[in-house]
Amino acid sequence: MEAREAVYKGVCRFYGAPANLPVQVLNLPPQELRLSMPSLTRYRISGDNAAERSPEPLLRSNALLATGVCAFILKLPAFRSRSSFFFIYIYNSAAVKRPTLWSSSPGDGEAIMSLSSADSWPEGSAGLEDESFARDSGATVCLDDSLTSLQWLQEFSISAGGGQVAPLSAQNQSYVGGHLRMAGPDAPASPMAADPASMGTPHTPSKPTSAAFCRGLSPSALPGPAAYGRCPEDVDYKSDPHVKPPYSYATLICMAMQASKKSKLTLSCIYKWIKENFCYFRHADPTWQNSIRHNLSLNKCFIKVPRQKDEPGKGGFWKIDPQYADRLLSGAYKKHRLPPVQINPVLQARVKPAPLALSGFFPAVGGQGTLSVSPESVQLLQDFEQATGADQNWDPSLSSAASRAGKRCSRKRKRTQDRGLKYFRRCSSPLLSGDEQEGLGPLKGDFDWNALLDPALTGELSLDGAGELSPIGHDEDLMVHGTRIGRPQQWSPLETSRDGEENHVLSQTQETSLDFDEETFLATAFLQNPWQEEDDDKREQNPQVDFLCSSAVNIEQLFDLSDDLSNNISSFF
DNA sequence: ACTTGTTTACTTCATT
DNA sequence: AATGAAGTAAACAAGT
Repeated sequence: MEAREAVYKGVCRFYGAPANLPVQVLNLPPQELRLSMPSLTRYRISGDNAAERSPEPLLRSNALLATGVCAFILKLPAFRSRSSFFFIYIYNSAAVKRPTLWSSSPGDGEAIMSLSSADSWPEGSAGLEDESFARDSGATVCLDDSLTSLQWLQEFSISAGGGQVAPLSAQNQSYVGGHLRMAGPDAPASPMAADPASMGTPHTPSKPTSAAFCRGLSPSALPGPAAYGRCPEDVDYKSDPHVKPPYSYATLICMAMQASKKSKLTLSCIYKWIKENFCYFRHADPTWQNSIRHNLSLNKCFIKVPRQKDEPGKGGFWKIDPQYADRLLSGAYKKHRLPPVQINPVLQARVKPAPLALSGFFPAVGGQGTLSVSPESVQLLQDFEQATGADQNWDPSLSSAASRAGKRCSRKRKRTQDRGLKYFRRCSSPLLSGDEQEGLGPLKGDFDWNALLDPALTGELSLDGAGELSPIGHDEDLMVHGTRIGRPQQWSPLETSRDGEENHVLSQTQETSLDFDEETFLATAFLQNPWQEEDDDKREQNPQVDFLCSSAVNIEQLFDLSDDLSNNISSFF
C-alpha cells in the first residue's frame, strides 16, 4: 500500500471520517518547496508539540521550505460538519513523515499555497532571512525551527546535486558542538563507525575533570539566535570521546526522553540513547550511570512509572513531570549556574569556549551542517534546565542544607521518611490515574509542555483554554506551480475502501475542545519514526512497537496505533 | 550476579 | 563567606 494511502486512512480514521471519501492526492516531485500565501497568519510550521509553536506564524511568505524533499498533498473532503482541509506531507522514499504544514483557518479562504521549483525563485528572496528557514545546498540540511522537528527532519538527507532524498537513519545524526549534524552521504552509518575509539584509536576519557567550556557569560545575556553554536571548533559529541557534553545529566535525560517520542523510558533506554549520541559516555567510566540514576531519583522533574505487574522487564519507566514543566514555563525557576563541561585535559587546550552551554544544543542559524533552531526552542530547553535543577530541594527535609545539618541523623530513619515524601509527591502527579491524583487541579489550559514531554500519551494532552477549535481546512484552493489544484478533477483519486467499523475518535463536541494543532498532531503522530527504544528481546514480546522504528508504514499497524490514540483520547475526556 | 532505585556524603564551582 | 547547583562516590535494598 502506498504510504500516502496509509496516511490518508490514518487521518480519516483519526477524524472519524469515512475512509471511502474520495481522497485527492497531488504528488509533488523532489524539489525545493516554496510557499507563497496571501495570508500567512493561519499557517504554522508544526513542531511535534504545541510548545514549539510560536504564537506568531513562523512561516514567512515565500519561505524556502526544503531542498529536494518529496511531498504530496492530501485533501480530505468535507464530511459531516467538517469542511475539507489539506494536509501536506513531506516524505522520503521510504516513509511518510508527519505533515509539516497545514491550513486551518476559515479566514484564509482566499489563501493560496503555491509550491514551485527553486529555479523560479531568486536567491535571497523573502523568507530566507527568517531564522525558521535556511537554505542549504550541500549534503546537509538547515530546516525548520522546532526542536522536536528534529525527530523527523533527521530522517532526511539531501544530496548536493540532484535533489535526491535518501533515508537517513537517526544514527547519521550527531551533536556537533551541540549541533545536530545531518550527515552527508559519506558519513558513517553507525555511531560506532564514527567513533574514533572504535576505529583503532583507543581512548578512554579520564575521569571527568571540571573545566570551563562555556562559562563567562551571564545566562541572562542570552545571545540572539544567530549567536548560538558559534563554536569555532565544532565538537562532534557523537564521535568525539574526549569531550564531555556540556549538558547536565538532567538535560541528557530530558533529551533522551524527548528524542524517544515515547511517553516513558526505561533506565537502560536512557543509557542507550546517551551512549549512542555522546561518544564520551561510551568510553567513560560507568559511574556516569550512577549519576543518571541519582539524578532520576533526586530530581523532582522525573517521575518513576512502575512497571505493570504483568509487564516483563526490569525496573520501571521514567518520565518528566509536567507539573514542573508547568512551573518552569511560568518562570518560577531561575537558573543560577551553567552546566560545566568536562573535557579531557589532553584536549582541553584545543577546545575553545562556546557562548553558552545551551548554545551547543541549539545550533547557529544557517550554519553549514547544522540545523536551525528557533529562539523559542532555545528558551524551552533553557527553561527545562532551569526547572530540572532549581527545585531539587523542594522539600526542606531533603534540602542539602538540611542534609548537611542532619548528618548525624540515623540513615535508616531518614530513608524511611524520605521515601514517604517521595511517594506522596509522585502520587500527586497529574499524570497518574484519577485515584492517585485526587485533589489535584486540572492542568492549565495553555500547558503545552505536555505535548513536548509526552507526545504519545494523549491523556496528557493540553487543551486550549478557550476550548476553541479552529475550523480546519476549508475549501481554499491550492496552487501548485501556479496551477489551481483544489478542484477534484485535478486530483488523483485514491481507492479507500476500508472502513468497516465505526471508529470515531472524537465526537463533534469533543473535537471542538481540541486545538487543531493538537488534533493534527494526534492524527499524524503515528507517522513519526521515533528513536528505537525497546531492547530486541522486548520487541519480540511486543512486536507492535516495531513499526514505529521501521521505515515502512504498515497500514494495519498504523490502524492499531490509531486505535490506541483513540482510546487514550476517549479516556481523557 | 547484575540491574535498578534511593539516599547520604562530599566536592567543586558559581552566584549572591 | 554563605548558599545553591551539579557532579561524584558509595552504601544499601529490592528485583530479575
